[in-house]
Parts: sequence; structure tokens; C-alpha cells
Amino acid sequence: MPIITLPDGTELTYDAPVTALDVAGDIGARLAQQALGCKVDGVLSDLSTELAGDCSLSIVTPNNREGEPDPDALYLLRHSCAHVMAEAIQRVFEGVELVYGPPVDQGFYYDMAVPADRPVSSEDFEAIEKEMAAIIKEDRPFCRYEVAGAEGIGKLEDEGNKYKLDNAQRALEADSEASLSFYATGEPGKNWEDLCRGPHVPSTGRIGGFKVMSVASSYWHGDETSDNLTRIYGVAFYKKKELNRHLARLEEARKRDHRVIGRNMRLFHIDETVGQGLILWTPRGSVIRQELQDFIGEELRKQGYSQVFTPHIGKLDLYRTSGHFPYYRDSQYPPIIEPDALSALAEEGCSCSELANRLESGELNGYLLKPMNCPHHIKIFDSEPRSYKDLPVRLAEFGTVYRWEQSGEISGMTRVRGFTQDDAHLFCTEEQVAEEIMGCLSIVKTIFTTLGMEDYRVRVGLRDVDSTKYTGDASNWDKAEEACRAAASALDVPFSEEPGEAAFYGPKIDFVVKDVIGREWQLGTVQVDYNLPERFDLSYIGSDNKPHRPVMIHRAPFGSMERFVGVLIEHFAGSFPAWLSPEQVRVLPISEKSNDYAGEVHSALLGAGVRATLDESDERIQAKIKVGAEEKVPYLLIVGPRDAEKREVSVRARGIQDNLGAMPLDEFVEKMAQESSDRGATSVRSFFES
RNA sequence: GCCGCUGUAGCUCAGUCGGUAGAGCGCUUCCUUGGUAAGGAAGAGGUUCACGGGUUCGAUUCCCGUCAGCGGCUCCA
Repeated sequence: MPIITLPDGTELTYDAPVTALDVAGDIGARLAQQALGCKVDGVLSDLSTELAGDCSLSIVTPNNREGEPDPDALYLLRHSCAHVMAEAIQRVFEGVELVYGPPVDQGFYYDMAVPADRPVSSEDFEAIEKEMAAIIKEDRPFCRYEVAGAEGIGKLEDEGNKYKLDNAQRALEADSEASLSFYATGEPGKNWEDLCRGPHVPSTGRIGGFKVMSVASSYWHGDETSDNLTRIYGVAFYKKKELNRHLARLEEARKRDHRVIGRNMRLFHIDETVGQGLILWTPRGSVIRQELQDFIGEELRKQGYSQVFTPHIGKLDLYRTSGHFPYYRDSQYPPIIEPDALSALAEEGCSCSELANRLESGELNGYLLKPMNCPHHIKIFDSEPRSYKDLPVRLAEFGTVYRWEQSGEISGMTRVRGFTQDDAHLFCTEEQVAEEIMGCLSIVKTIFTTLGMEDYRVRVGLRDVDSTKYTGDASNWDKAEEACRAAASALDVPFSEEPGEAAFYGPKIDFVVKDVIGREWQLGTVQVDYNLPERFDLSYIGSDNKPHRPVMIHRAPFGSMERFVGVLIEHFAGSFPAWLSPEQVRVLPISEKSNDYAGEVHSALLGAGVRATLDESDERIQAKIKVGAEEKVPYLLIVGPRDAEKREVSVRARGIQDNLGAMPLDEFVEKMAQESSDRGATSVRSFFES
């Protein structure tokens, strides 16, 4: 006698087991018709799931109350579409073995092993889509059937697909009592089927809009030494219209892409003759970076940080001590060897592998482009005796570091080989750790708030309790983890605790944002470190007149200037607030006759430290406005004879169709300078709006 | 690094089934002196189609390699 509780609290009582579809039908015929799946006690399930006992049930329909696609519905739909795609691909291609095909954030993919002589390329998408359309048109039901573990294994062994067999074995390892489920697209034994946990939508016909998006490679189990697989991405929606909207959104997002805007607005340049992943900051982009650095510099001074400068390279031994070399050797530019040593090696005919050995063993020294700033900062800390009264010592530097990222991984400003961290290292006592973390986070919060970046995620990386890979003693770890947790809570934004995500030397707090394509990037980070003070044998004299080991905190609220500005370009879609804009004001004389007055306006602005330009081209004012608006200049000042006579300027603000009206020149200059110096808290346009 | 795709003027892109290349925007000059989202005209610009080989009478086009970009994978201090 199952009692089924609906989301609104209604209880339905049945004499015998029913399916979720039956229940949906009892609620309403239309609901049953629309239903794609259900949630039984919160677990997403097939609509055909039999409900034998008491449970809570909600029916999953394509759209939520707001009319937006329901995430659970999309999950079901996309998972189902992955099956449809896999079947289609197996029809188009001979000898394709399926591996794994889950739904993901932006759609779904299917990993498969394809014969080496017939790779899948984007030219095949049309044929695949055609087959998919046929399968969808047939509107075949997704039929689940279960077999006992051993029987399922036997069946998969007969079929001879090692990947699916492996999937099944893994499932049974997790729960040896479990049965294995298969989904046939149609009639089991007759139609195409796949080992699959489910759940799925009732039938293929529910997929209204779909598209094969891209092809990529992946590794089996994500292991690069394992088989190379072909991954095909697709996306599916309940309605064709939703698919089109999705595709249009992707198109829009591409316009916000920092690589596109960066080139159009001349913010940075990457030149292959300089090197892959090496950013050249152009004058306009440099303005943005400098403003941000000034901003953060002020915050640091408020918090008692000391500015330092250190060189871009250091001796190899330094990084042997820190552990960066050879532990991270594969992700560094190779060492620089001293000229004399190099000639000597050449003379004795030293081989490359011998060279590598000697570098590794320490027999041969050299220099390394610094992969991190901490060793240099540590040496500054250690350059004089420290008393507990000196702590915390906070050393800050916009320090440029170099890392040998894999070539395929490099992308715009977000993944580069040379970048400048807004780095700082705090050396403090055990007792000071919690407060210092708090201070670090408050800077991050200030920055994000000022820039209006509300959409970020906080990750607290904790140690894996079982693991032995961590340095430092357990009680310190406990304290540091608790401090991170407390600091993150105090931030007042959602955060997730992620065991096993700590660095080996201490727990950390990361700030993660998404780019326009939906990829996540880590920006700021705060990390507690017990390891480096140990390795460098750092100490301070405590109140007991005995040496003590300080704790280090690494922190970089922006992460790197390159990545941060890249993300910022997308955040603002190029429309930077006036204080960050490379060009804050453009003066547009109506005609040549007003050039003299326009020149005066221009000089007055420059004199007040405003970044202003003057458009003396002989275009008409309409054209000048159009161009100024397109180039996203925050303020356009139109000046003609009328304005000159009254010593006024006619103001146009970015994003507002109409002009705001006239304002005395002196007043505009003053307000503009104000808006710039207080980072947008006041604005010229608000003056007109009030 | 791996898989797939791409590389033609400063930018966006067309084109050549192998016979030495085009548009729009931008740029320069001239006309226009115009009050709020593009007035008009002329011209320059490709060491010849990323680079290096190969096939061919002939390659920007076909093949191979290299470099770079894009989408993923992997990695990420």
C-alpha cells in the first residue's frame, strides 16, 4: 500500500505498486504527457520506475515554473541524446567501441574508441545528425532491464568491449550485490542497447532539438598513458527553439570573449615571434593593469604590507631547496646554464641526457626562470634576524613567474607561460594564522565588490584524512583548516569544502570564476604553508628567547594580472568603469570651428589627470558619436560654438541613447577626476540622473 | 604533449574543381564645416595566400613536416 507524497505535501495512497507515470496520470493527463522522468525520494529516476513502498515523488517536466528548461529534464534529455548519438555513430562508422557517455553542464559527450584509420572529423557531423534525426523520428522507447552482476559481465565479455566490461566491473566493485542495468533504445535484444545506469526520458521522440558540437580527444580514465579515445560533444533540448536560443547565446558569448575584445580594443598582443603564451601589454591594456595594481597596492598599504622587488631568475639550488626543482621540472622552462660551464660541457662532448642528470644531481648548477616568488621572499625574510615582535612580516610584490604550460593548454590571457602574480607572503606565528587569513580574504572581498564581480565560487581545499602525503603535524593542520573554514564563512559567500584538494604543504582557499564559454578559472588563492619554513629552516626569536618556526601564508587575490584582466574584460564585455577605462573621455568638436575650444577642454581634462582624447577628424558629429560609442568610451563630450560661448560641455554617457545635457567645463573636470579617483563610487552621470 | 579543425590585406571574411587574388571595415589624401549612433570622392595596402619541403610544365589550391590559433583531454605551484 504505497503512500506517495507529492512536492506540495499531498499524499496519494495506492493498493498496489504503481509506476511514476501512473501517478503522473492520476495527477493530470497533461502532466503524464509532458513528463520526462521523476525524482523518487530525491533520486532522479525513469518514469517507468515502479513505486512499491512509501516515498516522495516529483515529476520532472521540460520546464520549471519560470518557463526555463528544468536542469533535471535537461540531464535526462541529454543523457538520452548521448545514446541516440552513439547509436547513430555506430551506424555511420564501422568498428566503433563505446566507452562512456554522460551529460555535462553544456550538453553531453560520448567517449569512444574509433579505428585509427578512420578518425571522426567535424565533416562527419552532418551524417551523424541525419541518423540521429531518423532515430528520434522513430520515437523508440528507452527500455531498462537489469541482469545479475555475473550474468551482465558474461554478456559484456561475449560482446568483447573491454571498456564497457571495465565500467561494469567498476560498478560491481563499488557494490558487489548490485545488478547491472542496460537500456535498449526500443526492444531489448532487438534494438540498439547500452550498459547504462540511467535514467532516461521515455522515448527518443522527446528530443526536440539537438546538435553535434565538436570532437576532441580524451584518455581512458583520464590517464594519459592509457588509451586515446575520441570524445564527441553534443547538446540537446526539449524544443528546437531552445536549441536555437542556446546557439545564439554561444554566438553572443563569443563576442564577449577577451581574445576578441582584447584585439579589437587593442588591450594586449600575443606575438608568435615573442613566444606562445607570452603577453605583450599594449598601452591601453597597461592602463587597466596599472589601475588595478594601484588599487591593490593601496589596500596592501592599509593592511601593513611591505613592497619588495626581486629578480626574474634565481639559482637552481634555491629551487632545489624549495622543492620546485626537480619536482615541477616538467612545467618549467629549462635551466639557464652559465657560459663557462656550458663551454666546458661542450668540450667534453656531454650528451643531453648526461646534462639532465647532472642538473638533477646538483653536480651542475645554473639558473631558473622563477616559477614562484616565494623563495625570493623567503630570502628577504631570512636576511635579518626576526623577533616575534616583527611578525607578521608581509612581503608583497607584483612578481612575474614563468611556467612551461603544455602547448595545447595555452589560451589567450587566461592560460599563459609568463604571468605576474599580485603575490605576497606572510610570515607569522601559529597564533596569527587565523587573523592573517581573514585579512587576506577581506582584500579579495574588497576587490570583487568594487569590480561588481559577484559570481564567484570559493573552494576550501582540505587534506585527505587518510593520506600521508602532507607535511606538518596534524594539530597544526587542524588549526589551519579550521581557520580557513572560519575565514571562508565570514566572507558571506557560498563555499565548498573539498577534502583532498589541499596543497601538500597546507590547506588553501581558492576563488573560482567562469568565463563566457562556461570554463572555470581559478583566480585568487590563499594558502597556508608549513613546508617552506621547514625547508629553508626559517626562524624567529620568541618571547621565551628561543627560536621558533614561523608559518607562511601565500596569497594572491587576483591570481595573476593576465588571467584576472582576461576575466575582467569578459565580465565588463569591454565596457570598463571609467576608473579602469584606458580612454575615459573623448572630446568631439562639432566642426573645425570648435577645435580651439575642444583643445582647451582636452587640456583641462589632461591637466586634472583624466585620460582624455580629442577627435579632430573632419567627420560629422553623428559619425564621431557612433565610433565613440562603439569603442566603449565612458564619456563623450560634444562641444560646439554654443558650448564654447558658455564654457560648457555637452555630455554623453556610455550605454545611454540620449545626451545627458550640458555642464560647466570646470564642473565636469572636477567630477570626472573624482569618479576616477574614488573608483566609480560617484559618477558624472549620476549627477545628471539626480 | 594528445585528438579534431583552422591559418588569404591592420580587422572580418570571400575565392581559386592546380594557371601567380577580391569585398567590407580601417588607413591616407581631397571635398564637405555639419549640434547627438557612419556625408562624398580618390588612393595606398598582400615581399602572392603562416613557414619549410615534396608532387607538377605550373601550387595559395594536392601531399608531408614545422609553427601558431580554436575546441576538448591531460596537467596545474
